[in-house]
Amino acid sequence: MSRDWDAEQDFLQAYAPNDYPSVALAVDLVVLAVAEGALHSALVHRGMHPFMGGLALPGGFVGPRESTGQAAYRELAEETGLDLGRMPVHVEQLATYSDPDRDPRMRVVSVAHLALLATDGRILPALSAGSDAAAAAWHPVHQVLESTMAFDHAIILRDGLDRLSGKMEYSTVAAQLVPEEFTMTQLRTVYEATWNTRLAAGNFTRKMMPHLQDTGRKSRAATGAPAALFTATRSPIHPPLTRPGTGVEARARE
Amino acid sequence: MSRDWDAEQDFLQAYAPNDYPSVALAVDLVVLAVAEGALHSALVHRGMHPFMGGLALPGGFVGPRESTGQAAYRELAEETGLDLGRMPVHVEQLATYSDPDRDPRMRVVSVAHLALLATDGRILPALSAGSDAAAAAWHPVHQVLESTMAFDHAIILRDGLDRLSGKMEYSTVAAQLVPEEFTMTQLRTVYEATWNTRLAAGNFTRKMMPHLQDTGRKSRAATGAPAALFTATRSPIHPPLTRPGTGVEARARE
DNA sequence: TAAATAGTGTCTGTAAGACAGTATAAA
DNA sequence: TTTATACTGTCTTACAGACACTATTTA
Repeated sequence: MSRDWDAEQDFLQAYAPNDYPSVALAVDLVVLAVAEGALHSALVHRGMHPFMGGLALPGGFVGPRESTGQAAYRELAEETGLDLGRMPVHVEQLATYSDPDRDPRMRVVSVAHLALLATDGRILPALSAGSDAAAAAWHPVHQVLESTMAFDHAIILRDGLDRLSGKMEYSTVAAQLVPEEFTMTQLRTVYEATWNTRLAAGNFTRKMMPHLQDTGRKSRAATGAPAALFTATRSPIHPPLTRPGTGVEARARE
Repeated sequence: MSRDWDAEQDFLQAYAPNDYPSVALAVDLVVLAVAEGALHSALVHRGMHPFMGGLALPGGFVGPRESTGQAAYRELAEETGLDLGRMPVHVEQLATYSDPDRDPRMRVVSVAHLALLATDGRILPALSAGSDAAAAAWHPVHQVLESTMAFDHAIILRDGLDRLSGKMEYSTVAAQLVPEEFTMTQLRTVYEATWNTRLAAGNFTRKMMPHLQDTGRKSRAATGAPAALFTATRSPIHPPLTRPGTGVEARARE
């Protein structure tokens, strides 16, 4: 057994490329959640150079036997202190950032990931300092994007927001930002927070309804009529929802 | 001057992380072009183990001072022998593949890119062996996807096709697969080849028209009426085109 | 009852899909 | 003239956006 394995290794070794540069591989995380009608991102204040004091995305290096997806999930737990075992979280790859000078210290290629946390729309998940010293804190995305950030993280955050904004048009990914059972208003709030706009409640309900599963249960709100509780389906939204300001009228104004 | 630079380097060195694994960073290319009504991909036959004789995507390692986008462009020239100076080509990042065992020889993380070449719909760009021995050849995508490929390249090719298929719904990216000036029929052929379906010519013209620029010139075809020549604009297609088989009717059939 | 929210009905305009009909060229 | 292609017109159906209206709860 061991002999075969050794032979196999030797064999592959013989065919391995022998001249290639190596790089440090990292993940950066765009962690998003909705509260108070605004989309928030978990960010850390850098405690050392370069960009000391600047805002940065949480992240870290990829382990020798990890995929980037696994590293993203691990770093999410380590850097935010979130108990992911109890919390539904959606993680997907965003893009890879590889400018040789993006980190002034050395060459770091970073695979950015988007992580969506479920909230009830009122309370953000508590963040605590994990294994690293710097604790993450929530910042409103649309405000943060008007300031500067460390490294190329402002670009990554913008790309993450754009990805989410676009994907919400033709999928039910927004349901990853509310509890498993949610009301139409909770879901609409996610759209409004992400797109930074207002949507007509009645029409939103009608367009979204066919893509959701009605649980038959009702929510008990503080006031107003009780709202139906839905769960998401994987049904693609065809034709997509239209983001105000991107339609024909907007083009005509140009 | 040199003193300052040295001091800066020492300073950054002091703050550099010191414990991280390094990986070999590569690019893989999904090179697409349309001819004879079918979408084709440039693929190489592997000349050595592992996966000897198998079909693989062209690709190679990223240089020490290159971004992945630059490496993709360079490898595209080297592996296909295409004269990119004379040929418009659209390159965009697809996704990063990082399974630790995706290459049995060693750890290679690959950033896949999508490259779209302009054709007149009849003749595929000639491929020649570049610096590497193995020459690339064109293969029909929808057929190749039913066979097996080396490494995880079948997955990458499928992801590339899905990306293009989706993006064509809401953008004029399909125009990257035809000459700068093109007829409505040429563009429609790109959609039909990619989506592997047929589209009604009249309706296609009406829906696409607002997103194209009419040059005023006409094509001289072998037969039939002369067709208007268009150039693309960057106008997003809102609401998007609908791919047959993904609409409401298709969902109702489930 | 008043206030607040949930959800439905209705109207209008736009556009998609189907397809017939017309125009323009080459053989 | 035949054939092939390019384009336009028309009809029907569907649905988005706007918004009024009803229903259901708490204070």
